[in-house]
Amino acid sequence: MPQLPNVRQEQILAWLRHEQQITIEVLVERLAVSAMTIHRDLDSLAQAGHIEKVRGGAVLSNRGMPGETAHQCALCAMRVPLRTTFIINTTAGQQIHACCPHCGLMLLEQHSDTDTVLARDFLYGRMVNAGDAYFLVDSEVAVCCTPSVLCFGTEQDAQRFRQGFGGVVLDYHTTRTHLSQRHRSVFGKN
Amino acid sequence: MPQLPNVRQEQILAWLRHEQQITIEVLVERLAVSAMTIHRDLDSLAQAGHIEKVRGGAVLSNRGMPGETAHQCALCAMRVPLRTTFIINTTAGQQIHACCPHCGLMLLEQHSDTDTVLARDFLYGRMVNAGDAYFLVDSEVAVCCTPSVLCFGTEQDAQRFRQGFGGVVLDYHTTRTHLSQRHRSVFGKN
DNA sequence: CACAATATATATCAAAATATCACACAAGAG
DNA sequence: CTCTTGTGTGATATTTTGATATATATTGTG
Repeated sequence: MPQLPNVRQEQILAWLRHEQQITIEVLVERLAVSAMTIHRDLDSLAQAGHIEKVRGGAVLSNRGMPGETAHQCALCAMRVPLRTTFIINTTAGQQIHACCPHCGLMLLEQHSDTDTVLARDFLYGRMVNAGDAYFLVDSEVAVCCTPSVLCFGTEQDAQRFRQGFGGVVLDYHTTRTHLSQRHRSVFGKN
Repeated sequence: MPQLPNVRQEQILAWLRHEQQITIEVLVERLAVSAMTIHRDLDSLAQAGHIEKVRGGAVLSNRGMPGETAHQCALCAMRVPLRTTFIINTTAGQQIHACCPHCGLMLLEQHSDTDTVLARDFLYGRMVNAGDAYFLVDSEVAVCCTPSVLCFGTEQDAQRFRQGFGGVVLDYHTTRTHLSQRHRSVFGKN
């Protein structure tokens, strides 16, 4: 099926939002056009500020996925990176922001009036229900605090990611207990 | 069989609503008229703002090029996709933007001074009154946050969409209670 | 570190696809 | 008949595309 040129660029943008990055090689295959055409598409998308061209492909423009939100982490006070947003809604209607699942899960220990908890899927950038999510702990990807904790919407995604970057995949409750035990253990019996 | 211009243009519009894009080549064949006539039809449809002409064919004007709005989601801070805009107007005259019905409906739990709520129809791209709309929850189409929630102006549209992509169709109030229960249920009695 | 080998990006051009324009023709209304 | 409206045809722009060739960046190797 032939794609209309403008529609093709919109399609590229859509894929990019979903996959964070995309190679020219892949686009050539998916869209069945020459690399030159892809280059030109990316050029005009970059011109419009939607994407950023990198060697071999493109990524979402920094303005699209900017570094940080307006919030501060309630635990470590750093500005919340958009990539790892973690939000706790309390029954009192309060919203608590954390910089990453690590801080977020630690914060949960101190709040008994938790209503809902949302975290951002590290792959697709979507907010997911933290209780249904899977967390990759101790991977080699350290984007925020230590130990590194990344959030994935599905166990499969988490496992796949683990194959490349190591660590251990845990579900919500296991991650919580693992983290608190881990932090506590350093201080012995006190 | 020959068709009157208005009837033909209506037909084009109808097809476009189903297929989101259409080529002039296809229209020439289906309507058995010359490309010049199609061009003229598309010109007047574009003039009226119903469609957007692109090289080789046309797309619905609403879902054309623009990817995102200038706003950030008040819940998850991501840039608001034009496709899934969700707006809460408070009695104080404040406007709260959400990236999708999922985040928007979650945000509503925290705002008691809601005045009006608007959401964008997923098929036609028009803003509709969220209270009168129907939502498709848990379909396989995941454009933004999870669980996926898509907005439709009519129950019929939602049901038709569901036939192809699964999920469950709920009205405004049911969707709200469904979502909050769903998020809460994971955290038990705490 | 230099240098070759490789990969990717850019520039240019001709071919193909598409759009636009001008004009002629046909059919129906007055 | 004459005027209006819609249509098709062919000539002429304009845009898009892919295949070159060339430049630039990255990687591997001694």
